[in-house]
Amino acid sequence: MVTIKDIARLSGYSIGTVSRVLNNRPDVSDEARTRILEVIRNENFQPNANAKHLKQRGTSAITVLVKGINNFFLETVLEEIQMRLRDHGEDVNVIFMDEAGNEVDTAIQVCTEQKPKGIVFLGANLNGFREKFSAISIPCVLVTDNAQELGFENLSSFSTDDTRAAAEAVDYLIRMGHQRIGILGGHLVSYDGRVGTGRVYGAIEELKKKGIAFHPETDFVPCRFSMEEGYDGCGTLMKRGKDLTAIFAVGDMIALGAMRALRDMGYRVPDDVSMIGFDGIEYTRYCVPRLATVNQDAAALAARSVEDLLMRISYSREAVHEMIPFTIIRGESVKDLR
Amino acid sequence: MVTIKDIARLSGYSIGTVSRVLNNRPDVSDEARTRILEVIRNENFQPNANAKHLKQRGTSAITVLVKGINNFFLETVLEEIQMRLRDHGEDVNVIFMDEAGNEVDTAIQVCTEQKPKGIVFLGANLNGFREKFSAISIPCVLVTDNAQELGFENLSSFSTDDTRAAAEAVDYLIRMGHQRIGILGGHLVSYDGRVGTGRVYGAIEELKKKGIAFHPETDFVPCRFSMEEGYDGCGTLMKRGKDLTAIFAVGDMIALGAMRALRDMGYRVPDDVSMIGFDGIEYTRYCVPRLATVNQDAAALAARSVEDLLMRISYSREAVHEMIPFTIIRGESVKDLR
DNA sequence: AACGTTTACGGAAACGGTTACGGAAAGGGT
DNA sequence: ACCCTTTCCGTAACCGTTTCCGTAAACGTT
Repeated sequence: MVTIKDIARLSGYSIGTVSRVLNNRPDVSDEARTRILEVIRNENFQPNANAKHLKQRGTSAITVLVKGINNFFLETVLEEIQMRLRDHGEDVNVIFMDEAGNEVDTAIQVCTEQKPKGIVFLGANLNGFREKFSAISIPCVLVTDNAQELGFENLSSFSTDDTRAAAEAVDYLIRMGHQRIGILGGHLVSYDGRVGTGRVYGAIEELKKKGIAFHPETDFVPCRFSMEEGYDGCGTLMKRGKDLTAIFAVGDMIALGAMRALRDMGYRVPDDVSMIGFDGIEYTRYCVPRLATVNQDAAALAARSVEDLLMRISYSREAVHEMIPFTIIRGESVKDLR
Repeated sequence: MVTIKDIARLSGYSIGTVSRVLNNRPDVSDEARTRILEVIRNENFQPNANAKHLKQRGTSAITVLVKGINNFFLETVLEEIQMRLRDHGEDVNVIFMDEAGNEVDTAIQVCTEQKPKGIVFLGANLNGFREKFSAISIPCVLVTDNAQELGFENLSSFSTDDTRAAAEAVDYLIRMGHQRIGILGGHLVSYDGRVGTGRVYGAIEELKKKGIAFHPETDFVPCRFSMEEGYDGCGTLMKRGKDLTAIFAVGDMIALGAMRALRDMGYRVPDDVSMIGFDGIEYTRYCVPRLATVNQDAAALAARSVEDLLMRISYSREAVHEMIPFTIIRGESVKDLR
């Protein structure tokens, strides 16, 4: 293990000077600098990150906390975020969290242990953790699909306007002539004075607005964001015999599982049942039939998140809460009944 | 920032004793232990990881280096590995590498900077880095699909027998009556004294063995593991007009892209062209038609990797190189021509 | 010639833990 | 009563950096 001491000894300078060279400080003569750099290269010296961070009271890295692996949409965002952070020369490390919902505790532990410069939450649910969170004074960014109880002064958020997007998705189905519409995924728990997660809420409200009867107990099946749950959920939804002509799945993964379920039950998509998803993962453009979906702009979400985080780290700007525009993608999976 | 010193002061014991409590050492009285733990809880004390690792000369974490995000198979393995490591109480951090092929340099930097207890390479190509690698004395495990120049004494590897698996996949197509078979994906560069990556090589050899003519310049299109490249690759393959009845794609992602391409060109799968993939990602069981594939046992790969790594960290066993069994999954995407 | 200023560098004190060492007190054996 | 072990705990050195402070030399300035 070669340390800064060895470099000092071998170059004939003191460790102070070596450290200054390491950190590109101006108060070093060119002569010393070149000599020291030469020795560093020869000895293949790598400064010890722990010592550095101990002294500097924290890492220079940015931590990305991802909730729920195998969520293709989040992974796309993750990829984009990493790319951008690296382009800015930032070290980034990724921590995946399990489904237990302990993201805040994990975050707090990471903060106190590693002291990153900034934190990005992907897909986490921060609801109801205000006090815990206010203890952290590190700039954070949240990219999520959940309506949030926001208002931490060190937390920015970037998201799609789920409620409006879901409404537009349902509006699209209605415009195409559909009247018996099912909703697949999300929850119906009430919070924030309204019922269901943003996507479910938006969809239900839109149906009501258009004067279409909607009975949660028959036309809605909750499930999580996986193909498996989408498959099962769709099975129970269809077995209720309401003769749905279209299904709004609150996630593409759910929609993909559901399409397979429909097929296995003998329904054709879109001839018998139409399907629209939510997220805009890559596979919606390749599957058969191509899946109509609400396309979230992963690149923009990532770009704005990184931009904001870096600005706030460097210049301690105020946190912002932004909605990123979305688009409805018409796919082969929705039939025009008119 | 509350430190061990504060805990010592508040509890009335010395920092030495506090540290012993922190590390569950036996030589502390129950009285002192409970008192100190109480103060720790009250003060919400989290030991500084940098200080700890500085003294202990390295992290206690295990680093997973993943090459190529958006590779669903690797992500499944990653998920499994993380789960298992966490079950064993290990901290794990994940670093994604770009496609630039600098995995070894990244690894070496990580090693010298963070000094993890162990490293897992997912999907990396370590060929030709023997010298560089031998400088690292940390136990490593490699999970990959590439034939490897192995023989680092601190590197175990777990993989599917690509060559044999590809041969079996092609054998399956032939048994189903196919004679005009195309290969999609991988490279044809020669190395290790043979031509093409393991999967391509195995497939070509099997065709030869069965007496089927194979012309790389017409029946083979190289591409990387993405739907997009699979789509494009399949396009150029089919345009050559060789009237293929089946395609072996060396990765499921490629196969999925290719199936869409076939459809867009007016071919039906499997009626006009059959398709078999490689990897066994979850979506092969949901797509329409269900994709036949070579199913790699992600769970076993992960389990053996973790097991081996932990054993070698604790008991410095010898590195091993194992092949994990695979299975051919017959899917709706292969037509029986007999 | 005497006095500020600047430049380049060395010395040493941190940063927050771990751990080797040693010692006091208590218990056990004769 | 003596000695030998244990048990428990405090002290201090150390891990590899960064950074503050100080200073010697070189350079203007009057």
